[in-house]
Amino acid sequence: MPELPEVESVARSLAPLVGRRIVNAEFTCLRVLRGDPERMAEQVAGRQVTAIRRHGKFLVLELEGVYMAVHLGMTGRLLLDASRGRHTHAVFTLDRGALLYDDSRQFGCIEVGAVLPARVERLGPDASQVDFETFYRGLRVHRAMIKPLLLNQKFLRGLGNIYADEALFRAGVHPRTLASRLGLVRAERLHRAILAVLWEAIEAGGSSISDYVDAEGRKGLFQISHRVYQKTGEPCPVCGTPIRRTLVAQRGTHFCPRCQRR
DNA sequence: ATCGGTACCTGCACGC
DNA sequence: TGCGTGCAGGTACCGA
Repeated sequence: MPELPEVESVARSLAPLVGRRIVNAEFTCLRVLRGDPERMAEQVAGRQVTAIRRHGKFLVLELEGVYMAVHLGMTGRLLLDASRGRHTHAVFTLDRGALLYDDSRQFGCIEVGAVLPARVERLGPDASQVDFETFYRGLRVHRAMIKPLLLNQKFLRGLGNIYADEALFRAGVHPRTLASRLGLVRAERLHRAILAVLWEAIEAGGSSISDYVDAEGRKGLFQISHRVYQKTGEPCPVCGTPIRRTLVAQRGTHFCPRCQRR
């Protein structure tokens, strides 16, 4: 579920956590952990939440010098004061209330350490903040097709399948275009489209396709504004041509064959 | 460096 | 009703 706008919405909805203390942590699913569950629990127990921020698709909880990085994978949720479910894999008891980690597909992960893990730290610039020069330089040095490149977190952090498709559509760029073949004009259009689609989605609280909710259980609304994502066969909002679905680098990819030419 | 395939895991929608 | 298939916001790994 979670791309940059969804993770940003979760981070914002977790604001009430700042200042609270983790009294106890319980990790019950090895698959979603990087590290030993008991050691991780020891590392976070007794610490106060000093800040919460988003780093690409990662949520970073700062706990008085200890970092807890949470990736929501496809179905991960962080929920405040919710009741345990079948797929609750971590429970943080707070001095007031509780925080749960829920993840039916178990593709997410939680990692704790004194520093941010390198694989988190070493991602590309944030997709919602990147300046055009950096973006354009990135396009030139990679030899990949543009869609897989947009999904590559070392190129830009935060974009996922929904917003890559939506941005490419808005910019009129075919998903299989070689990134290095994008000239200034199309690169500028794409850069603007990425920022616009991400900021509009953040405003709308993200996209709730099936199960995404923020920490308070609220759904996002941006799915209403999707123009191509999961619109296979529906008319393109610009030209009326049926939206097509294809696979690009094994990911379902939605585009308008007329507006997005090779 | 990148690609294509596969793998990880559960749930849902679909057709038969 | 049940079963098989394909699909899903994620990343990581392999060999080529």
